[in-house]
Amino acid sequence: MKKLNERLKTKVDLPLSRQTLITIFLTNTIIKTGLLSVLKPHDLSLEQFNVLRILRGQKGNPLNLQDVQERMVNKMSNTTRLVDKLILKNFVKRTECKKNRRKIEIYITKLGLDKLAELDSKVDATEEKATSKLTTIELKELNRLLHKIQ
Amino acid sequence: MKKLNERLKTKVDLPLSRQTLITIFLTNTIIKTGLLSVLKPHDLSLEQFNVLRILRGQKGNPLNLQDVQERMVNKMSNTTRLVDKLILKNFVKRTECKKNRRKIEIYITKLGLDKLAELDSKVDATEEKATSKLTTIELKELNRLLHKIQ
DNA sequence: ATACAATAATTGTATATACAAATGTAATGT
DNA sequence: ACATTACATTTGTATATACAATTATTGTAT
Repeated sequence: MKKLNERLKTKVDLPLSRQTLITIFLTNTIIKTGLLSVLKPHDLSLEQFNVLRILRGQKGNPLNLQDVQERMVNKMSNTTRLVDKLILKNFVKRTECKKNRRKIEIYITKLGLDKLAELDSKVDATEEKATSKLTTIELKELNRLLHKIQ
Repeated sequence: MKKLNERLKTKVDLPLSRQTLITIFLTNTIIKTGLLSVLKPHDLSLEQFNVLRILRGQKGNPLNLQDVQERMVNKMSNTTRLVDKLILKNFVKRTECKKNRRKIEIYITKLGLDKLAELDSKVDATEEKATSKLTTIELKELNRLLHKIQ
């Protein structure tokens, strides 16, 4: 990654705290952009892909919206509309829960599973490449430091 | 920050690379949420606030849109519309550049400067608090590790 | 001088983020 | 039984992210 001052065309040095926060933000953008470049040709957003993986993890069992939301990385994204878009692409099905009609049950379809199977290796490779410049020890240390931020 | 498995309600351990990327994402969200909680009562978004600070840094001189964009943390956000919203709030003024009519010049107003003065200490405190659990050495190490990710 | 390319900003479209409000359903209290 | 509260999802609104297409202006080549 470029030096921060060059990146922001600023002459003054920012305080270390702000430098760090901005660097976290920039790193996040880089990672998301990398993953998106894999998903975009398949017309999937990052969160859509994530929801598909969550549903696959249930091995055939359905999940209601809340359960999906709890497992999502970003819990503030709008799960209803996200699932809507996956339904339009036939990657997911929605049925009303008979026991509790407030709930809905969401399944991943065969088509959704196929799409995931197609993407898995590419996404894994992208994720590993993004972190490949760091050793296992460094990755663990990075995790530890980030976890200390609240 | 909570443990990742708890946060995502997953039983299986994710590979370290994915763990790290998700942790970066979650940390980023936490930081943004904290800063937003300061800015929101003043009806400013993070990027709007950032643009105001960039303009203040010019000490009275105007910037055209491209120059603003170059200095922004997120260069992909839509600067035209961002500035539009700041103009509506009278924090910023836009004038046509006479030398090159394709360009526009953007100034921060007195009202904008006052708003920044009001927010500076709060934002600084939030940024410092976010990183206060880390020592200077740890912050530098965190920066170093993040910079290794590309 | 005219055509063509490059530049600067704007506009359009789709999705995500963020949160408030509304809707419909179920559970609970009296 | 009825009202109230809680629950699960949907809908609405505003902004940001991301990128393509368009418009207007300027620069350049022949």
